[in-house]
Amino acid sequence: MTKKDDFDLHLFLPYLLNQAAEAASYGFQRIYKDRYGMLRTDWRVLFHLGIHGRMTARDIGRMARVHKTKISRAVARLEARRFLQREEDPADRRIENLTLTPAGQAAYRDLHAVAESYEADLLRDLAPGEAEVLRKVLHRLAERSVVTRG
Amino acid sequence: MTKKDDFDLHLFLPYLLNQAAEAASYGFQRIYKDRYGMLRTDWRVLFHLGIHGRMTARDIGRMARVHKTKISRAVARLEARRFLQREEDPADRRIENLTLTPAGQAAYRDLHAVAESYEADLLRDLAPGEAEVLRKVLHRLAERSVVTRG
DNA sequence: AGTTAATAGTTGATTTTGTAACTAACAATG
DNA sequence: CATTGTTAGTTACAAAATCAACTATTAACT
Repeated sequence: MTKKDDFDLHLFLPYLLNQAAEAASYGFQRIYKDRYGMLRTDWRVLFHLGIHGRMTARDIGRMARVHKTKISRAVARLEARRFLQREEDPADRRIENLTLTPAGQAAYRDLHAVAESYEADLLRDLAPGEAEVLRKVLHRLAERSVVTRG
Repeated sequence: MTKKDDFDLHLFLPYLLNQAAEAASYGFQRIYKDRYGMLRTDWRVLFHLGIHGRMTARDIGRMARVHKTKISRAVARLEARRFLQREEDPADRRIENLTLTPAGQAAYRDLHAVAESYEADLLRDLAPGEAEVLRKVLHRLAERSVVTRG
């Protein structure tokens, strides 16, 4: 295992970002998975509805940058667990307006609280200025490559 | 779609990290996928071997923090494409020493060059100090939660 | 109006991942 | 030196992600 090349993979941004993202998601994932049997897209949909109150699948997909089939299946799972309900839009019958049921709202409130304290815990290791820079830069990266993506 | 709750999902670190990681990986992914038909674990294994020269699956898995079944499958794919070869370890027959074939080395050199310029492109938007802080903080986050993970 | 294009969302087939069980080889202990 | 435990790696099956094709509905154009 002698070093043949001095490229440091652990400094390569896509790799490093992925390691950090995975590590940072892990603890939160365990909670929404163990406590509610949710998948990643599920909690994201739940949060979007919890935050915004009433949305269509299409809008959630655009906001969260998630493909519509993933949204469709997440919505189906959340509906099966009685966490959300669909209402046909009277003006456009292709559209379904989604809202959380009381059970869904309760799950959202619970996970929202978890998210807040989980994040506080993550930030504990960071100097105050670092968190700002981190968020700003991550946001720029996330936005940036969207253009490239189309 | 009225706002009911002022929690900002896009500032929530696991979410934001994931968006940034996905966006930052996308362009590079397209290249190793389109050009070599590789999957994420494939290029990582390729890079580990390209950098370190000779490793076992076990060591790659530990270094890259990837489960052994994923490594096993990536190695099988890379072997099928004649990018790497296995040698049984004379001292311990459970172990297979992996090395890149000339074709594998060529692919590594190509993707390595792509990675360098791709990263330079990613960093173009960042102020010089920001890149340092970013790497440092990401590294800390990546390390940190490993402890939590066990 | 009638045809064509576009949009919202679902479904099905294929690929990839995750989990657990497995084989083969080595190590440690009595 | 036999049994028990560990480790490296593979395989099988289930869960999930991806991609393309599909239905239903609305919008646009002639």
